[in-house]
Amino acid sequence: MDAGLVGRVRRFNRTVTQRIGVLNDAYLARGRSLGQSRVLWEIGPEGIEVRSLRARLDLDSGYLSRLLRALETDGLVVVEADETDARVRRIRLTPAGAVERAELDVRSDELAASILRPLDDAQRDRLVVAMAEVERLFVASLVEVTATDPAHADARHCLRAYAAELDRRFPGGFDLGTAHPAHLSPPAGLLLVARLHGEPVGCGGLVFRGEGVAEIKRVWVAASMRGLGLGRRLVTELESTATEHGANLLRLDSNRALPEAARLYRSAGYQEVAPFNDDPYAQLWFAKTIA
Amino acid sequence: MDAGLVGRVRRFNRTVTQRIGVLNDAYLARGRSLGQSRVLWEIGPEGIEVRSLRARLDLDSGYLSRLLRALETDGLVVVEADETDARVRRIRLTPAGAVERAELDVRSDELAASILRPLDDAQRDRLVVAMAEVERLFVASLVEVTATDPAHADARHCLRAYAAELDRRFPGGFDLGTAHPAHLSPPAGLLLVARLHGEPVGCGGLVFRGEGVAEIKRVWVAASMRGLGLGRRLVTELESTATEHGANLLRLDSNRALPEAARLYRSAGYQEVAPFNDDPYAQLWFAKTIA
DNA sequence: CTGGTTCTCTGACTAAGGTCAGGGAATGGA
DNA sequence: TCCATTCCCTGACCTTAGTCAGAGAACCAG
Repeated sequence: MDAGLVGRVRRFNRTVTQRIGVLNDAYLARGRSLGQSRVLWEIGPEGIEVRSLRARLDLDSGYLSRLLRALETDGLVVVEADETDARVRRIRLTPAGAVERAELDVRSDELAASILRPLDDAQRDRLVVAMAEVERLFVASLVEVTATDPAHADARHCLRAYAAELDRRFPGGFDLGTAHPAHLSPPAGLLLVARLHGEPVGCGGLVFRGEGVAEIKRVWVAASMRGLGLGRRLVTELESTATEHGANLLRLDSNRALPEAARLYRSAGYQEVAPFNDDPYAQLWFAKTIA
Repeated sequence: MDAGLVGRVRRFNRTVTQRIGVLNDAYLARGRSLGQSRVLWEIGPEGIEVRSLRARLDLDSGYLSRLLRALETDGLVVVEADETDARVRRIRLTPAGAVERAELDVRSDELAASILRPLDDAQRDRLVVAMAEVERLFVASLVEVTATDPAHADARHCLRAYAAELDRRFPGGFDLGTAHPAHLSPPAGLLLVARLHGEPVGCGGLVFRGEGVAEIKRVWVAASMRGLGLGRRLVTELESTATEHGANLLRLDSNRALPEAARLYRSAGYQEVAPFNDDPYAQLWFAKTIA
């Protein structure tokens, strides 16, 4: 990797963590320990189950239990058994706890404001624009793409969302019909799922048709993640996976109701070709020869 | 302050500290405590005095002493008395210590690379550009401007640098001459010094001429800090300070050899006026009426 | 030479963060 | 019904981070 780029990222890391990281901790946890503050913050207004809190903050069960006990004796939270499963415990903020949490909110605002305050209006605008760009690209870099069994809950979530979106956007609706996802499992094919913090946010499938031909299927990106280059990344990873499986020709069909898909494929080097199937939803056919 | 801007800064803080902050600590200090790693890193290849290490990391003297003892028993550093002052102790890295420090360097690179890796070339370039912008504006927001006695070491550093720069840039050189800085002290005037992490990086003076007239003098910004809007900020703060002292007309003289200064004053609303003094270095005169 | 100051170190102590083993209640599937 | 599992809790323990008081050596100004 380009050493110049790496060096600049390191510089950024140093400057920015100095400014936020250090403060964030000390600042936000005034009067209360950082652990307690983090828990208080994460509980949120609707309450939360202890187990999901533990997962989210990645805390040891004994440690979290003690933190909750401390918050409880301070009268900031109440811990009660879940209605449906008495093993599970739910935490709620008391009014006093909500006040403390609001206080954290104010401090967080304060910290943000203290960064903006010394700047003039033009600088503030430039800063916010640049921050948004960095944030988007950071989020993009946090996405992990892994081959996943189509029967896995995450995969099914993606495939369902894919079908729902097509149904919404195609003038005549869309029905996956009898199409069984089995053809997306090895050895007939495979499915890549993109995840952000463990949550599925996109997918892309591949079906091997034999004789070096593979078909791209079911490429979908969550609405909240569009514009981050995730579609492009899925296609690129599908291509390299296809190559690993001995394919040298990739093809796919699409629909005129999805102009952004056609744009993506064209810019990735796919060219429109004659129809190679009679799929009722197919209106455009693309192909690309890969190394 | 605009709540939308604050909210966006907070979003950025959250995403970015999640990505770097958390990692930075745990990651970099693998196998060794964060405190020891920080010290090891800060020692650097040339060694350092214990007292400056203490100042730089803001550590308790007892605590640092213990950290050094631990590093010493691990054979990573040697602590020896300073040659000229036996109270002061100097720390050097042993070869083993240098290896460990290099290891930290590699991990830091790794962290940066792990952010870049999932991105394509175009995204990497965009990220680095946006990071540079954020970093510059963060640095700008870290600068603190305070009124300072012109006799203070920081102030003298700035005034010396100011004179040296003019001497370098004026065709005929520049000599502050007998100009005593006393006129930059209250009540005759004042001097603002801009500091980054306690280091002086800029200044700007004000001299009160009576009858609501104040003169801007000795505006200087360190070469490393140019392009961050610091000059503009100094002028703005000089203006508000002048207002507080009852001035309603600000004026200043400048020289054609400093085009960026003239540009700054013009864009800040200063207009060229007839000469109001016969300073041998003055070639341009500006004035602005303030609220 | 003296007394105050600077610099580092040691001892004693505290709080926070975190790990690990095990126990008891609730649950769900065979 | 019984047994394995899930979920949370408690007790015991450890490291790191950090504070504070004071001691001792070196230095410096008078």
